[in-house]
Parts: sequence; structure tokens; C-alpha cells
Amino acid sequence: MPSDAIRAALIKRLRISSAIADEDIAEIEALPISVRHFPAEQPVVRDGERATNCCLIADGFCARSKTIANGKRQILSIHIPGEIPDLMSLFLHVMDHDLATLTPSTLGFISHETLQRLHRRRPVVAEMFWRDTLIDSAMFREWIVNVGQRPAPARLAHVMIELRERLRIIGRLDGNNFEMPLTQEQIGEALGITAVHANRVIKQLRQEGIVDLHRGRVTVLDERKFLELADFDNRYLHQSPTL
Amino acid sequence: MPSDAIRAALIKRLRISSAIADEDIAEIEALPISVRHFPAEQPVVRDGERATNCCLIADGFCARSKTIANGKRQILSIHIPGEIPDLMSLFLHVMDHDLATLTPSTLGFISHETLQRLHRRRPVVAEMFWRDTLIDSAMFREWIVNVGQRPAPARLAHVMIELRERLRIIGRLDGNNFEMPLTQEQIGEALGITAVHANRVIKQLRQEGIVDLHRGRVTVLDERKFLELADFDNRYLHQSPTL
DNA sequence: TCGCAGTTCCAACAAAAGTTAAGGACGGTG
DNA sequence: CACCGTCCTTAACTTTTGTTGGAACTGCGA
Repeated sequence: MPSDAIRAALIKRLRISSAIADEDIAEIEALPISVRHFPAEQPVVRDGERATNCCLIADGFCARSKTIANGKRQILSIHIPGEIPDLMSLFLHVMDHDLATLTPSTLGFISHETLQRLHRRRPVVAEMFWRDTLIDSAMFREWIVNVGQRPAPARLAHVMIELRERLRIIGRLDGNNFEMPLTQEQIGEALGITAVHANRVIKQLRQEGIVDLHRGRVTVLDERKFLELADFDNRYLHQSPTL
Repeated sequence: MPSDAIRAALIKRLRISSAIADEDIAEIEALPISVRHFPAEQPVVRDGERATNCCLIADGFCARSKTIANGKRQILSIHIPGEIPDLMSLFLHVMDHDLATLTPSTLGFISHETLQRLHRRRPVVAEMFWRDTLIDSAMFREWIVNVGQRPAPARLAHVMIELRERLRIIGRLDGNNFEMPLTQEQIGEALGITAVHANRVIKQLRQEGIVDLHRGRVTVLDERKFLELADFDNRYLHQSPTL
């Protein structure tokens, strides 16, 4: 994958959430990025590590998670191309969670130093990245609500619709069909339920003709029921740069 | 409360998490702040509102929350003096959650404009505030883990210890006794359980001689058991400015 | 002082989710 | 093609949590 295409995904996404000037785009296009390929299920940065780079997803799916003392794991977020899941490491140098690939991925690494220099040169870019980390934070808030208050079927539907909404932005939807490459074990970890229960829930939604999940692909069967179940309000994604 | 004392709490807290120069402190001390008093259980900013100020807690406890379609409420975080719970509104202008007082509170409002100007003048201060929002985000991640993976008694213990840790920083601990002014209803909303179950859990921890909660005051009965139950690792609070 | 409203507390029952265990489907590989 | 490992699927049973409804306690104001 050419380095240009990698930057394109980032810029496309940033344009959605922030107003951005052409000079600033030029600056981002000039950033030195070192590209590496990762197989599926591979750690990128680990909890406790000291990060010196940020990682831009050029291709593939990644997830952030934390593992507690009893060995249970909680998935915190799912990430798609164009996102920088560990932007926070710029100021929180010691990682407080894991970042790992879900599928084989192409990642672009940008050194903290490079980003710091860019920020000093272009405060507007810094503000844009700051806003990006704030949207990340808003997504965590919604994730708390999902895990804390919604019944399991609604949790699943909500995560699916959030992912669909974000895939739409980067043009990765085909009809009522989109990728969600998690095993049922991982879905359980994302929703705060066991894999067995995740299976029950998936089966139920399939039988009720709401949505089907098969081999990492989501197929919406009844859009109305799906939306109603998920109780989804996209405001928390803060996609409008003017607001 | 004199305006100086208000700023002091903020500066004390910022010094813990960031290295900060004396000139920058002078700038913060010079910020125009307008002070208002709020009764208990009063909304400060509401979900959907457009914010033009950030709010510094000078005295009292506040909480952030989201309410979903079925009326259930999830508490996202508890805030104490010296914190700026809605700093995120600087770049996410339309609120995606509520901020309200828990107890009667004294709040200092700083306009977004003032903060923006300060950031342009002193990029280092901007970075410090950015870091502050990132720590906020880290706390949300841990809250997700708490609600998603820990059994109810451990959830309660974890929230208690997080609060204690933060109260310690601002010098608000008296021995093994500290304030946590939430009703059992609110504790339920924070932990993602019902008030009835919250009551069961509190009772259980009391009977097991681990911790007692009475009228908004926490008394630790057995520190060892308490720590073990909570599974608390303070790394996510990022209290060391050098890391 | 009384009564009111908001808590706290509790019991009985119902529902949701966890645990354990095991069979079946599927993709990859020798 | 047969084998292997991973994931999916299901059933039976246990535990945790939710629901409903009501009693006791507490602080506050009429």
C-alpha cells in the first residue's frame, strides 16, 4: 500500500469532524510515516509499555482492551482504517491498556517527536488532534452506557451500528452488509458478557429476523427493528465540524 | 470562597499530573473566573446544550451521566474540587452528556474564549489541559472495565478506592474515612446495577467487615481485604508528570 | 410536634447471565 | 483425504441480578 493512500484515509476522517485548511493538509501529507504489516491477533502496544510512536491504521481492524487480575478481558473500542487509536500516548506515555490487531493490518507509525514539532508549528493541527482524542473519549462514555445499562441484545446492536456509522464515513459499506471481524469470544469481551451468552444473543437476533452475524460480517435483516433495538443516537460521534 | 482558593485547588491537582512552570501558574492565576453557587442535585450543563464556558469545581461533588431512551441513567464519573469536568466542551461544543452537582457546590466558570486565548499564548498550558482530558479518558476506560467485567462488590470497592485516591491528592482524607455523597440509587447508576442490588452489596461488604458506607461517608474496616477486592491499579490515573 | 418525602433496608419471586461440558462445523495443512 | 485446532452451537444447571412491594428510618419544614 502506497504511503499516500494511508494518509488519505486519515485526512478523509479528520475532514468529517474538523474544519481543516489546505496548508494543514499539506503538513499532514508531509509527515514521515513508517509502515509495517501485522498478522491478525497481534499486539501492537502493550499495557505498561512506554510508547514513542502513534499508530495510524492504514488497513485492517484493531481493538483496544484491558485485562484484569482474574484474567478477564474487556474490549474498549474497535478501530478501523484512518484512525489513530493510540494518539493518547502522545501525553500519556505509559500505556494503560493494550492495542492489538483483530485482522491482518497495515499500520503507519508516526513518532511523537514529529507530532510535537508539527503541533508547535501549527497549533490548529494540534487542536484538531485534540478534538480527535475528545471524540475518542466521547465514544468511551457511550461504551460505558452500553455495558452498564442496556440489555445484552441492545448492547450488540449498538456496537454494530456504531461500527457501521464509522465505516460509512470511510466508504466501507456495501449495502446492508459490513465487516465486524470479531469472534463470539471477543464480542462477549466487548459487551461485558460471556461467549456463551453472546452466542445466545446472536442466535436470538437472527431468529427474530433483526440482524445476522456470520463469519465477521453483519447483515441487517430488519432495519427498523435494528435501529429501535440499538437505541442509537449518533450525536456522541461529533461528526459535524461546525458544532 | 475567595477566588484565589478556587484556583489553588486546580493548580494543586495539575502539579500532580504535569510538570508546570511558574509563569504558567501565573497565567492560570490571572484567568477571569466567575463564581456561582449551586444547590445539591442541580444540573450544571445538560446533554444537547451548547457550552461556552468550562466549569471548575471549587467546592462540592459533581457527577456526569447519560440517560437512555428507556429512562435508565448511567453515571460516568464523579468529580471533586480542583477538577474541570467539562473541559471537553472546549472542542466538543454540543454536550453529549449531563453534568450535575451531587452536593451543594461552588463552581467557577471560565469562558472558552479565555481558554483559547491562553492556549495560543502558552502552548505548554494547552498541552497540560490536553493531558488532563486524556486522563479523564483513561478514567473512562477503567470505568468500562469496572462495569463490564467485575462482580458488583468489586465494582463498588473499585469506585471507592478511585475516589479515595483522588481525594488524597487534594488533601481531603481523614484517616480511613472519606466522603462519597451518593445515594444508593446513584451508586447503582454508577455501577450499572439496580438500587436494590446496590443495597445488597453494601450490606454484604459491611457484614464481611470490609468497608462500611453510611450517609455518604466511607469507612474502611479491613484495608487488606478492601484492596484485594477492588483489584485497583492506580497507573491509569497517570499521576506522575515525568512518565 | 407531626407528617411528609426521600432514603435505606429487606423479602419473595422472576429474569438474565454465568458455568460447565460436549458435539458439530469449518478452514487449513500434512 | 484425514487430521487438527478454532470457533460456533447447544443443553442443563447455578448464580447473580432485576422486579415488586412494602416497612423502617431520617431530616426537615409546617
